[in-house]
Amino acid sequence: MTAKLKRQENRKRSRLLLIEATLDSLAEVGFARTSVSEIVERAKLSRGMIHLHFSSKDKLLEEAARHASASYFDDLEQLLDKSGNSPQEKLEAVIKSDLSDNVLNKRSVRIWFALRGEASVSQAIARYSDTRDKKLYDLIFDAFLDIAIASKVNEPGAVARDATHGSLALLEGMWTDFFLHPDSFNRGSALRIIFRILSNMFPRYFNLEGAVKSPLNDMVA
Amino acid sequence: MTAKLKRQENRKRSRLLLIEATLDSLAEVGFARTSVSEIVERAKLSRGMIHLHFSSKDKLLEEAARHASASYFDDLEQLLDKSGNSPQEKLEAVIKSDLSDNVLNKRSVRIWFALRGEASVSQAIARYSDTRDKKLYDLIFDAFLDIAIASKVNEPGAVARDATHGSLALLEGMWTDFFLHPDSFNRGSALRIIFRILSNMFPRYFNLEGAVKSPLNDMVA
Amino acid sequence: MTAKLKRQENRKRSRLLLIEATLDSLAEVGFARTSVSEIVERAKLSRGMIHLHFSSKDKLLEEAARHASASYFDDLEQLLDKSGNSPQEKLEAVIKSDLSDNVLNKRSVRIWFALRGEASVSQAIARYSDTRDKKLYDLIFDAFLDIAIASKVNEPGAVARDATHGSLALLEGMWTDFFLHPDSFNRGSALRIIFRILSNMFPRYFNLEGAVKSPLNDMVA
Amino acid sequence: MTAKLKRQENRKRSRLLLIEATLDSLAEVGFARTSVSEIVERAKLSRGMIHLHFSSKDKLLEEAARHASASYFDDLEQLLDKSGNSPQEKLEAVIKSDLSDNVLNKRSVRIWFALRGEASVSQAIARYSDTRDKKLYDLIFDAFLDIAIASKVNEPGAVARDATHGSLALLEGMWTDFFLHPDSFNRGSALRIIFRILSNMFPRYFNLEGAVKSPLNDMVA
DNA sequence: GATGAATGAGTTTTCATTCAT
DNA sequence: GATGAATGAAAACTCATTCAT
Repeated sequence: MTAKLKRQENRKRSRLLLIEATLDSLAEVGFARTSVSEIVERAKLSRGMIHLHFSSKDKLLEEAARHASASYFDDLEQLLDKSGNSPQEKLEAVIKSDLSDNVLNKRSVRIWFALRGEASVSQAIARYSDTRDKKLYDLIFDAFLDIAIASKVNEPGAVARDATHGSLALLEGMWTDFFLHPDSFNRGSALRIIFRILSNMFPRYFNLEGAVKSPLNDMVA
Repeated sequence: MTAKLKRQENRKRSRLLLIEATLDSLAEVGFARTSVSEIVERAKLSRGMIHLHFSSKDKLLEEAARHASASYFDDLEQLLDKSGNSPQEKLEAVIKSDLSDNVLNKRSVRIWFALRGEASVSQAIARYSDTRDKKLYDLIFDAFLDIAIASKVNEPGAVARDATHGSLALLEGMWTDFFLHPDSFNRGSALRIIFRILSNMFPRYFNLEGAVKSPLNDMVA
Repeated sequence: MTAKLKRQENRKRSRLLLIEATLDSLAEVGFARTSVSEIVERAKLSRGMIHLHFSSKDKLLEEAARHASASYFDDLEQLLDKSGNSPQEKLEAVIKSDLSDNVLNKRSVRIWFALRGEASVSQAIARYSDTRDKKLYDLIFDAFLDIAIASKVNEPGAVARDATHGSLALLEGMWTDFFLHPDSFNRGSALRIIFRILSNMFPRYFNLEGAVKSPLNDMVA
Repeated sequence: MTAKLKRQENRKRSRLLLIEATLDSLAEVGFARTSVSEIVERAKLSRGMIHLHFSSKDKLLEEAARHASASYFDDLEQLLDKSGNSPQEKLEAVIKSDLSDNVLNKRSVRIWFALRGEASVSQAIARYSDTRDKKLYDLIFDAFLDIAIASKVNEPGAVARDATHGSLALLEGMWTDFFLHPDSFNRGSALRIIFRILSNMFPRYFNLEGAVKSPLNDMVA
């Protein structure tokens, strides 16, 4: 029994090692140079391992994409759990998570862009390489809708939709900026820009640092 | 004489055919599958041509990246020539150019993301795959600086810098959005979102459609 | 005690399962695709079994060849036991056995030809893949010799030798015909052809249906 | 022009070298051990050659099967051209060709049986591995039909059909015999057996050496 | 004793590059 | 100059065999 369990654990460990090695390779040498040899050398495992555990290199890449995507959402979820419950606090959490060192770092953006480079060709990878997942979109949209309604703007739905689309575009743009200029990129500046725009849109809910914790309108109401 | 000229022209034509074939391949089958065979088949030229004209496949890719980058700036320049001289009109021209069908289409975004996927690894390609070129940055920054100064905001330099950074991030984000969801992407919506943000920042200079042609402050001054 | 016996039986059962799975695989996917994986999957046994019971795949193939050959001779022996004792009845039994559904069927001919394909290379397999075993040859030769002597032909030995050789060749040829055209092959027609030839050679001993049970010469003598 | 021609000839030569090397390998080491490495080493050509000329190893094997089949029929045709026109002379030519050293030799039978071993699995190879081609069948059947009609037997069609089927089976059987015992096989004996059977069937048309050149019935008629 | 995860040699195939024509 | 046949290194993948569990 213990023997069987140990073997199962070893199996799992090997799978994970291969996935991590694949992601490392994507980050360090890019998609085109991520060969089976490159991967098994990094994982310090044998050649046959990839086909044993994933049946083909393509399937391994797909699993690696799934893993990267899952990691991203895990990080996000964790931050959301710790954040306050007001819509502006949730938005602050999402934005700060997306620009945190945990999520936005050289390794992960390179993986992201390497995978996306092939995503337009491979449906399998595409499924996992789209951050702007429905889940994330809905989360942000719901928060903006609450704010838009509370702000008593005309057509709160349209406003929330545009705010969501704009915020996601801004975050994507910041990621691209980091990807292209990782050394000159300034996280603080990126945050300030985003919150400046949000505070222009909804001055009672955001300021240059992030969420306004106790917005006036709440008191007034 | 004529023979020599004709040969030179053929030479140029072959080079261009190969570059276009390379870009087509990047757009249609991705970086990893863009092989010498794929390229010469598309160009309907002989196998040896690539090495004759570019010495290696890598150099051809570099030239293709250069070509794509040059095309982008040519399109932009053309639109700027036709635009008005006020800073807000220049900004409108840049934004509308960046989101026009000419610049933002399936083929070109796929090329862009395919090249970027490898850019982190290849310095040579990186040089040409960064839209947010100094030239473009300066153009946008200067326009925002004019507006910031005229708007009499505090620290107009910092404001212009953030506006530039934010605008470029927004445009990048819109490109990413188009890349990932080319069929559901809505150009008008993207423009409206950007101009909504700009009109929030500089209400006298932008409205939801783009530049405000004769801003009040100009008249007042 | 019982445990030991049971283990021995399991051992035997596993061996047989592997041999049958090997033969099934040879029949269904051919020699080249008969891999260890293919075999253990068919036998629903663990990978290590082959080496545990046969020490190597090659040895398993050899045992499978031996098994197939033994099966063939078992079938033959059974039919001979039930046949009459006259030489022509023995010959009839051999021929009818060789063309019966039990012996001549898609599975067994495919196994036969798959093994023969490799027999020219592997001595070990060759030993078992030659139907025209000494045992069979002698059986047929003795019967024809009896008939040839009783027929008072010149050089009865030479006649019997040729008749034996010819009959074996005919049977082999029928097998080949069945192998190549299993669906259009007609057992009755094959039998009629062979007995037509035999009845031409020894009219008093064979007719189109098989052996002549009580030949005239026996009575006369 | 000459340059182009020479290249075309070299191309053809390389193709043929690969096909011959493949057939040599099938004859000498069998189907399962006929690897790309084995083939290119025999042909003294580079690895890439097989895929350059045949796109895959499987296609090369198919072409080799086609080539072997074509060679067989070429040999046969040549002998038929030189043979007399009477049906019994044609039959003699076919039989002697099939058992001649040119057609029936260690190399060719091993190739034949190696290919047939896989033929049941690969349709592509099966197409070329069936000697008993319609063409050959028709040739033999027509000759036997002429003889059967001239012999005034009952149901000449059925007789000719059986004679054809039987003769082909005999030839196949002789090939199998040669394949299994190439060193003890006796061509003269094989011929004598076949002609003995034919002379039993049609005594006026065949004797132990082959065709009867001027059969009595022709004179009588 | 039995299992199936692991190994790495060997397989087919792809590919950028070279070079005789 | 231009061509495309040829090359062989390196790619992905298969496989019989081993061995820790």
